[in-house]
Amino acid sequence: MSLKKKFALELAVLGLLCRGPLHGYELRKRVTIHLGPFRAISFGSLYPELKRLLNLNYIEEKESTTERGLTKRARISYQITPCGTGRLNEILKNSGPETWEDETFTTYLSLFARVASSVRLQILQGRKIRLQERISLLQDQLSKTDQQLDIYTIQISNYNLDSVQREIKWIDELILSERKES
Amino acid sequence: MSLKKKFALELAVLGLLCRGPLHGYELRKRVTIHLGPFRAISFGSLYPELKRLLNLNYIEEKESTTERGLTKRARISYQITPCGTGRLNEILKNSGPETWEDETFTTYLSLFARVASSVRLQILQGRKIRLQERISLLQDQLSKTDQQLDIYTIQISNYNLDSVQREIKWIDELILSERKES
DNA sequence: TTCGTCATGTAATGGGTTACATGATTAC
DNA sequence: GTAATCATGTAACCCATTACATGACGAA
Repeated sequence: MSLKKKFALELAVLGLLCRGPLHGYELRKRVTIHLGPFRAISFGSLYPELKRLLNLNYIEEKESTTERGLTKRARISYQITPCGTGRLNEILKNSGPETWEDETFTTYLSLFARVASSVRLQILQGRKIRLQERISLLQDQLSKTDQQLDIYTIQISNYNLDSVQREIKWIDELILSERKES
Repeated sequence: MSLKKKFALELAVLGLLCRGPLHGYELRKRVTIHLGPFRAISFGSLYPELKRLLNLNYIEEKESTTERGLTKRARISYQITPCGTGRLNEILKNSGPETWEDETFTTYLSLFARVASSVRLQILQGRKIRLQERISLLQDQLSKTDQQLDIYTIQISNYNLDSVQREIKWIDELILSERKES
């Protein structure tokens, strides 16, 4: 699971930087959207990752001449290299299980603008199946319980089920609008 | 975050065992409901934790005489000790930030049957405030973005916002039914 | 002048997964 | 009889947080 998260971070950083240079502090805020709602990343994770990507030559430091006319020299802007763009495109080329897992799906989705339409559909459909499996699992769990569940546990189970069903509905809409476009 | 998760695991185990003895394998499945939908725990986490709780004398092994008339001798059932029950009650006595965090809230909620009504209300209200703060944060993030967002990023942001709003609605219902009872 | 935010980084600590190892039981 | 599930456990590895350190800038 940590491997997936790490990978998602690399993808999110490259994805953000391919739109224009950013410095670390700003990156950290934006990355949150790409990684999903409750998965903010700490500086202790981001800065070492930036260094790693620097060493791989995926990104490079950009001497910030004048940032909006202000003289803030402390900031280090990063920009993506051709090599990094290549890496990004490489990642976004193929769909597969790694694209529709919880830890990575949102990150891929946020970069859909750079993904081929056919691949987009495959990812969405993969995600949907994954979610349907989860529903079966949750329902299984409930039916197999011999113990009487108290109201609060039932509340939680129902809420969880509804949450997944709601995401499926969302995915369905995305699939629909994807089909309309093509 | 790991500390909170660890704590939630202890709470979930004690909470489950106070209803009757269970063995590790079964515990692991049930614990998933208590910890929240996407936070399954591996055996590599559960068994060491069980050992820890054994050492603390919160739980004890129970010689499984005859399990449902079948002769399964491999299984080790655990049951809660008076000391463990004391610990559990101690934890459930007070509300506070640690009760309404993402990592712990569901676990507390699943044990609400053992929690005083006034404490239940406090926890629910605390959770609601936490969620409202998150909405402000998400909206802030959106309004501060100078860059034009593409449709997919907007989709994600909206979905995230809706998710939180939906949980608030759920909490509101829980608060309401809590008030009705008293 | 002091507090909060912006901004970058490092080191230690610990938690959790993954992988491995083992064996009983059930179903086909 | 053999594959899948049930069942328990250990050890290493890695990742991510936490805490710490530093400093500039803007506002009150």
